[in-house]
Amino acid sequence: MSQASVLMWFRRDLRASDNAALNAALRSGSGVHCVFVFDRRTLASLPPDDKRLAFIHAALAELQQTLRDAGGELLWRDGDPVHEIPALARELGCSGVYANRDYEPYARQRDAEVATQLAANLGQLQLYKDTVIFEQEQLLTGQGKPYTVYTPYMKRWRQSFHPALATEASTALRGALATPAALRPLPTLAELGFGEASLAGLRVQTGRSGALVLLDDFHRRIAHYKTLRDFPAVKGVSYLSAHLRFGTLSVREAVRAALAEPSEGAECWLNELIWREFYQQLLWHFPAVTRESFKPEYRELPFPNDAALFEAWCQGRTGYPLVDAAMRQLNHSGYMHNRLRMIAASFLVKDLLVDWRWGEAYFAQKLLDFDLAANNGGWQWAASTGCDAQPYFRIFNPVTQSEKFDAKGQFIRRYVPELAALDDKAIHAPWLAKALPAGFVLGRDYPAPIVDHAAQRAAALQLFART
DNA sequence: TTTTGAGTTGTTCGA
DNA sequence: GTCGAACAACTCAAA
Repeated sequence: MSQASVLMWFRRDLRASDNAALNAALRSGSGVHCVFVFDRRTLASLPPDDKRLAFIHAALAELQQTLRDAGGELLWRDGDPVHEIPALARELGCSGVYANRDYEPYARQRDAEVATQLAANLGQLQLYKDTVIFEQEQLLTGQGKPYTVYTPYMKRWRQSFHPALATEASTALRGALATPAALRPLPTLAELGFGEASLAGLRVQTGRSGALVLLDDFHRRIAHYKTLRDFPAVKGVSYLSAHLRFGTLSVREAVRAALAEPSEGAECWLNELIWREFYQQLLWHFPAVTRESFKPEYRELPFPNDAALFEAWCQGRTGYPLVDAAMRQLNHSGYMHNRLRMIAASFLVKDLLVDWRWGEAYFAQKLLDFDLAANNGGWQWAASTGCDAQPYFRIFNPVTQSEKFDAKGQFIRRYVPELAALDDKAIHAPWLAKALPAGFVLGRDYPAPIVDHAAQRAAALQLFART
């Protein structure tokens, strides 16, 4: 075997197949070392029971096994990648470092620092497009500017797409991986300072194998995606978000699934994948959205920011059953159905008059599938501060939404069991019910609504009008 | 340069 | 209960 080697640095692409950077590394003709860095700068901000680290850990365990089966190894480091990656590259005598591009501000800064460190020594940091179909300046308007409206972006995306862009990127691992000096097991979660039991409550299957199981399952349901996706009590969505986030599923596989068998559902799901890329490119071109409203006129909105109301929202104790069910689902499982994310977000901003960034931060802390671009885009959309603000159109009525999307209260009953005995009508708004079950006292067994929707709606309109 | 058509996901009100 | 119109005005993107 040749002495020359390169380093493949895994980040949010935790799979050994259909991986652009890995593919390029394998084709370089040098032995490929693989590494993952537990980034202390990121881990420091996570609670000890963080579900994402458990998800990552499970994915890494599978990845390590896959690489070992092919005669290689997944190396790991625990520290600051800006130090660890150049040090490891030097130690292994690598002539280059391969990784897939990450469009978040922190990642851009980190990669720029790593690139500088490497340049001073040996090799180069080579970044590849892997997490999206189109990146950076690939899709611009006729004026050469980034798109800020979804529909024209989506049309352009579809016009520019061709199947080669979603073709699998794969070269055989066997024989191309560098032979490891030794096999070193991954650190346990406990050794990393995290709780071992943090996967409890996590219902989504983990790792590359979990991604494939979910994808296979969704294949059979995708035709019904459009009609079922809005009902949280129904199995209508893909449940692939966390896998797309951590790269246990590639976006190309997702797009291929959307195009495999044309249907209204598949078409609709492709639009969601395009939304994902829309927000990715928005973050790339406008990184300031992480700190402030996209729309300048909404940067100084005087939100009252009542801490007690915010706390009630976090705990799922607002007295609005579907909002509370949604928040309890999030707190319990690290997941929230897409329809509920809109309802919960609209409620926090338009009913409780709390700054959308508080909600964004809370979701960022709790969501297993948390993605900065998508979360920020979703919150700014719900708050009407984003790139297609329509405040007059976008104040959800939490009761109407509940009656529409959880008509029989199945979802509410699952997550707010104290309301289980209420009938299908009363369960959406217990305070309006003519008669409640015997022994049930509103305000004791379940909170009375903490705000009046009609009044808060008017207040929100005023708040947004005063700009 | 000017014009034109359009803009994820809703709600409310009145007939 | 159902249905259509109003909700405001503006900016974006393309012709």
